[in-house]
Amino acid sequence: MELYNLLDGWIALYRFEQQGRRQILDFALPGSFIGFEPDFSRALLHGAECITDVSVCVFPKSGFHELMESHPPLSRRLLYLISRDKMIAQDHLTNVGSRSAQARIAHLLLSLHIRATQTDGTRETSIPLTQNHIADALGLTTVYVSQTLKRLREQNLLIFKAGKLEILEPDALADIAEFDHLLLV
Amino acid sequence: MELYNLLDGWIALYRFEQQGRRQILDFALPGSFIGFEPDFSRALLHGAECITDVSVCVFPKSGFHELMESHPPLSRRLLYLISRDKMIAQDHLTNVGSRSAQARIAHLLLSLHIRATQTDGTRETSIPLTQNHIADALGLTTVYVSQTLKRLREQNLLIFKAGKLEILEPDALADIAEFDHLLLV
DNA sequence: CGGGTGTTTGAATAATGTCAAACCGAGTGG
DNA sequence: CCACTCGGTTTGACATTATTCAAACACCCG
Repeated sequence: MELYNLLDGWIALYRFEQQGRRQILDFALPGSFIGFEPDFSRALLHGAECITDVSVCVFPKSGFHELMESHPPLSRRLLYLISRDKMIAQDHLTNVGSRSAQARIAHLLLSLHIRATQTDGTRETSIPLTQNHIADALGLTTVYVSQTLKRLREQNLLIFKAGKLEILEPDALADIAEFDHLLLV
Repeated sequence: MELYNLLDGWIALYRFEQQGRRQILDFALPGSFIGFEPDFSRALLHGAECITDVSVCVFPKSGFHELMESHPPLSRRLLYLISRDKMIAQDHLTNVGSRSAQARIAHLLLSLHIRATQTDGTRETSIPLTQNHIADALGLTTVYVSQTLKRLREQNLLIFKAGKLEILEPDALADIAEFDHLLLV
């Protein structure tokens, strides 16, 4: 079992569930640090799907704690990354647990847009997901995601097509997404 | 802003949402370490409600990093706790995102039962939540939680009443909860 | 006895899932 | 250049799940 630093590409991290369902927990973007589990000896709890071609930097777990303890800044950095993951998971939970399908989709796309560009400026971002990824991340059905994206398109809020997101009305979109600007990651 | 170690009692950690909804992110049980945020300077992202009377051990954030870096075992312990929180958040997300109301409720009660007792033995546990807490944690309505608990009762799976959980058929319950025994926290 | 919080009930409604079929565009082999 | 396949998307009709609203109930506490 190893740890990875994702250098390029997108990866979906998910849990297997019964009856053909799966829950996507997070999308790893370049810079993400993945594979760390609270208990090293445990079986791996999630699967990973490469959404695009990826390149990673892999390093072994052996000697990991020693490395951390002899390099405090590294240790502090790791703590920061993991606690940010925790916050992202809680954002995701809030999204799935308390918003309508339309708000959920808008919210997810908005936050991926921000994570993908780290700037609010550009109007079109590459978000290489299929509608099926969105459905699995948000606890919805693929067909309902399709219908909801259509509604968002007809309201002139956004266009999501072929892995490209175009935001037409940022303010109105943030509004229906119930997007809290304090949460900018 | 301080950090807390919960010595006794239950606390609900939640996010405020618009239109009167709130999302409960986690229940803190005795032993939980709460108040740690990835970025110390940020506004606090969640609220906390004491479900029972509580007693906490509070200590200030100032000098926190220095303390960590001069005590590696402490640092390692904190990393463990935070990454376990991350895992709990992802379990919760999986529960809300991919299961029916009945399975969700059964799953939540089962995992709280385990966290509360740390032993599978006892048949009746104190889980001092109202149905409203359950609803807010699972993205459901209070009335639907009530109806679903009734169904669970009628199937002779569990009885949840006045803050006490009684598990009648552990195996059948774990089954409809889609409970994965590998996930025992 | 009265008021408050939490729970239960029922009926009507809205949101989302299911199933099945058609469609669309990109890549592939003839 | 065409026909095919394949993954992904769209559509429509219908079933199910969960929400909403409103009222009654139950229980504890003062």
